[in-house]
Amino acid sequence: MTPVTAAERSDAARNRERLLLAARDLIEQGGAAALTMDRLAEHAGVGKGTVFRRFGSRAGLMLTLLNDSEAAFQARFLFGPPPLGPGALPMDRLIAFGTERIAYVVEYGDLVLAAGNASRGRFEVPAVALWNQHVEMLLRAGGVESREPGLLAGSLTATLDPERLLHLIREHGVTSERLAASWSELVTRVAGSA
Amino acid sequence: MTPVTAAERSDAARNRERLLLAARDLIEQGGAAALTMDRLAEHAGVGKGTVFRRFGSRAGLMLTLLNDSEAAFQARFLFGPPPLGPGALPMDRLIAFGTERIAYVVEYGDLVLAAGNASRGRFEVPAVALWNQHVEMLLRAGGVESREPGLLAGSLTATLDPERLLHLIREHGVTSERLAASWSELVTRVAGSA
DNA sequence: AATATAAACGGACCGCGGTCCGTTTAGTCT
DNA sequence: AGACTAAACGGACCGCGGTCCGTTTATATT
Repeated sequence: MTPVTAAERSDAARNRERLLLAARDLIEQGGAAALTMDRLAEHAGVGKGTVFRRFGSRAGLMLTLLNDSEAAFQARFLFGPPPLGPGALPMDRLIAFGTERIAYVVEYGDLVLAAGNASRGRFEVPAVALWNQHVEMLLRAGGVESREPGLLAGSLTATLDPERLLHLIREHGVTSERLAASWSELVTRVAGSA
Repeated sequence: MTPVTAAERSDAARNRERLLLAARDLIEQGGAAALTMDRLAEHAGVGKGTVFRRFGSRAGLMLTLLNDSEAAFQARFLFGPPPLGPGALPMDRLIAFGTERIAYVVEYGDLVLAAGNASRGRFEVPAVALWNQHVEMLLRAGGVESREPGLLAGSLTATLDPERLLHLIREHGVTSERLAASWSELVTRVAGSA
């Protein structure tokens, strides 16, 4: 059966598998910094051109590497159990969202950072737009009325910027708990006033 | 008269002058992107090593280029006339701070962006710490009591992140006025609740 | 004026992310 | 089986920021 959209060639599929395997391997050994595109190509026994054909850029590769966990995170705040998912009060969901996001950034640290250096800035990543919408929706549902709900939501998500969070954690010894508490306070204050 | 700390050698001073001149020249012609370290060295008639000896890194050069205007900005919010400087109500000063910061980022766009890629992230820049303190001070003075005033202030300044602001302006056509209004709303909300 | 020395100099060199284009190959059509 | 073609391949090549180290030079000292 001939598919409507051209199917992936078998050698391409095999190489993609090899590359992802090699990438995880390199990261496991020496962290995200050890993953250079040249080394990846060599380690996977593949030409450098192939690496870029597959993933477009280093950031694209990181995004692919994160894809599974990102999808899982999205599924949790969109469809998962409360307080993160539907069912809880909007403000509780918002607080949970920040808390979980902080945990996520802590867990995947360097990968998230490396994924952020996309070609056209770290705001083009589709996931970012989704978070903004989600936060905006929760704000509305929580009774927060603003003339610029999108910008207000953006201000809140800016607080969760991975680079900022990791900087505070690594260079200033701030704990995830304090960050989560601060997020909670911020959200509460924003929602609290008329 | 021999100075206590070794004076700058005359050739060094002359070369620094040449380099700054050449740098502004290149930027004027082709924007910040046209300023590569190799071209700068060539344009200034100086070895590449000299460029790095002088400024440490590209970000360091950008910081030097911005030094004057940064200092002027700092002077204005520390000692200048109200509502930005002392004399106005703390919350009005805070709103003015964001508004002026947005205008600053718009004016110096690419330079600010390039200066942000410092060696150890864009949070090491001394000016950032100063803004945080300033915002924190204004929050306190405005009667905002928090268990983590530093983190709360940091969340607010994160909203003013140049990359975010410029992205919204350039890619989404958001005006400075809307950004300033959103900042004002955010600050008001944060200050408004008990 | 000659000497000493610390500072400044310059450019070859490195590894990086990313591009280009001639070559190879998997899948299809006869 | 053989021919055709679009896709995938691979590695030389590029410009970048940044480093290293042998050479030059401004300045203080005598």
